[in-house]
Amino acid sequence: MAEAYQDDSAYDKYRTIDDLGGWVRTHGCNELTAADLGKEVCLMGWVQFRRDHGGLIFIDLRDRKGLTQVVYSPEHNAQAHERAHAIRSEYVVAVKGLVRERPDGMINANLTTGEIEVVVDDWKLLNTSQTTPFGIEDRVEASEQLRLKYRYLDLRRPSLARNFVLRNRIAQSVRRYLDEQEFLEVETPVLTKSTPEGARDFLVPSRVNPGNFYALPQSPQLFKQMLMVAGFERYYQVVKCFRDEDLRADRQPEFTQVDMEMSFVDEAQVMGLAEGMVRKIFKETLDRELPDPFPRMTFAEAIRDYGLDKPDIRFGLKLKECTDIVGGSDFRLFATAELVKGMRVPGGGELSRKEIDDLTELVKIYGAKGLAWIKIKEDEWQSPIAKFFSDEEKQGLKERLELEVGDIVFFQAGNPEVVNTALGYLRVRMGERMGLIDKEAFAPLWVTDFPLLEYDVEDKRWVARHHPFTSAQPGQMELLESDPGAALARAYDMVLNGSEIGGGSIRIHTPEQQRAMFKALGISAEEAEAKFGFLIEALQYGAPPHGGIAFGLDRLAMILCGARSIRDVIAFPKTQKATCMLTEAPGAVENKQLRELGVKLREKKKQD
RNA sequence: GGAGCCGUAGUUAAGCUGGUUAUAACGCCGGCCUGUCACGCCGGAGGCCGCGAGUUCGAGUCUCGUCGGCUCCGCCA
Repeated sequence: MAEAYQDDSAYDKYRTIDDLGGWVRTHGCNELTAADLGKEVCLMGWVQFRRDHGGLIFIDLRDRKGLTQVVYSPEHNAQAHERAHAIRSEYVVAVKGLVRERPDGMINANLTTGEIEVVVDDWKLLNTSQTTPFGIEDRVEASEQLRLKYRYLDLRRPSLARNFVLRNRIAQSVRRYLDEQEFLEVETPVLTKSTPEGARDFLVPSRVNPGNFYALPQSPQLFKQMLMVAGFERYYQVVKCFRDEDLRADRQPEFTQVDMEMSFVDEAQVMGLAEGMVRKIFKETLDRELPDPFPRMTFAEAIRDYGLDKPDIRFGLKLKECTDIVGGSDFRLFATAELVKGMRVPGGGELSRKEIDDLTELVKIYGAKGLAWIKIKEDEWQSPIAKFFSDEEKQGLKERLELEVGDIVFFQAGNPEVVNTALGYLRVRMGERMGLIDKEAFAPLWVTDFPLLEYDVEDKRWVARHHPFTSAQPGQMELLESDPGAALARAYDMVLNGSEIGGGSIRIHTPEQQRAMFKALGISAEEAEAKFGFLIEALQYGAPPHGGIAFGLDRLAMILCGARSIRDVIAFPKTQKATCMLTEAPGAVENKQLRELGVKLREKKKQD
């Protein structure tokens, strides 16, 4: 163990830990320049690197802001220099010294403080450090498992620390903007009531009310509507929300929303205000201009052209329906399919058989049975399926898909949902594979006119696509009886580079409409009363028309930071099994605690 | 609930169709070094090959199970 080495060290006598003793830090480690020459300064921080020449000793001192080179010189202070042999990486030191020019040719252009160095008059060892399990450097690639266990060390690495600086700036931008717009930040309860419909709740047993449970909020939805009834008119909150569902690279069980709600507004006003906020964030953090207004697309258009409800519009490769062209073909699979769509990939003729096999595996994940393809060659169509098509059908496909020599075209046929999803994700993959995505680009987009309901195959009933408090577009409530799937909602999502970063709606604000919605969802009057009685009651007391939106702050930060994982913008994230590698949460609790809560654990069937 | 990838010194990796003492780089420890900046040079220590069974004369390597990490499907109003 590293510990053992240090105990044996010849320098242990110098490793006495001092307190600050009245020393005051005068500068950060990125601050000193040639303008500060001759100043007596005091720096405090961590030892990044030690370069011990026997005579001179250099250390790079690191704090949150940067690095400064510190020199221990026997001529300047022999005793300070002698003690400095004991210094190791990540020791915490305070240094008093003189800012002086570096000798000719010794300037380090990579550092903002590269013109100067601090020559030590006196220094204190504020703490030692074990040898760290991984280097505190960006170039060190430790496994994520190890990084999460020693997260406090991982967070010292500049590339990760930078994400939290940016995240803070995003949050500050949000607060400034919404404050200017006269939004009121109001805190809502974290211990609240379980509301069925939607994600699984985290539950908290109530000691005072044995057998009863609080739920942690999936969102402050109902409270913010209450605040509209309260007449607050404009509310926001940067708020933790909780969903007990499986994790993903972009999903954590606790996450942060920028949640907002406004009274006396329609879709256009909410969207205008929300995109103004996102434009301000990009301007203030990355100095990037986003379009004004953001482009818009209906849900139906998104599915038609991109297969997904969160299109990445940084590149083309639009899907084209071909059902009518191949409906009479000899290819049974296509001829009998409810929907046939094709996607032309210019230059895709270069794809190898292996690559196509891999893409076939990709679409199978989304329920596709296989992947049909045609390579357009100079004098023929190279494909397992081209033989089934007549010249007329080929001509039809050529025109519809605008096929040219060198292209590949992929097809999906069958269940519309599978066709769209599979081709939609294949499109994203091909955008990356063909180098069509400008990594510097930010392409925001509104998706509107979502269906109000969607069919839950498992429960065999219609459920709210957004949530049951979303209002229907004018004249659409009647459809709830006749054609529930066709009714459109007053809902909107903000999509950025193929990620959903925010979503909201105009809410139902009359008790009659809210009751009608519950009824359409198959929720009985009694059940609605029991679960949402307080909402319906509140709507009876002069609820103003209102609507809002919530942004996933983590996802937004992730995109702005260019992070691959949401964990890189959350200080202490959970693993895929929802555990914390640092604290080892969740953990067992004492029986006494359980008794107090009136909770009894089920007997374990299997012994350890 | 399901599919896939991964687990070897402190770290990151190599380790072939099973075969002598399990390699390398970085890090660590010691020595030398007065202009380095990922300092350099010399020397050294450091391994339950995730864990448990099995196959075999013999397992880091093959099989099964298990634990852990990651990616994805389901799930996520």
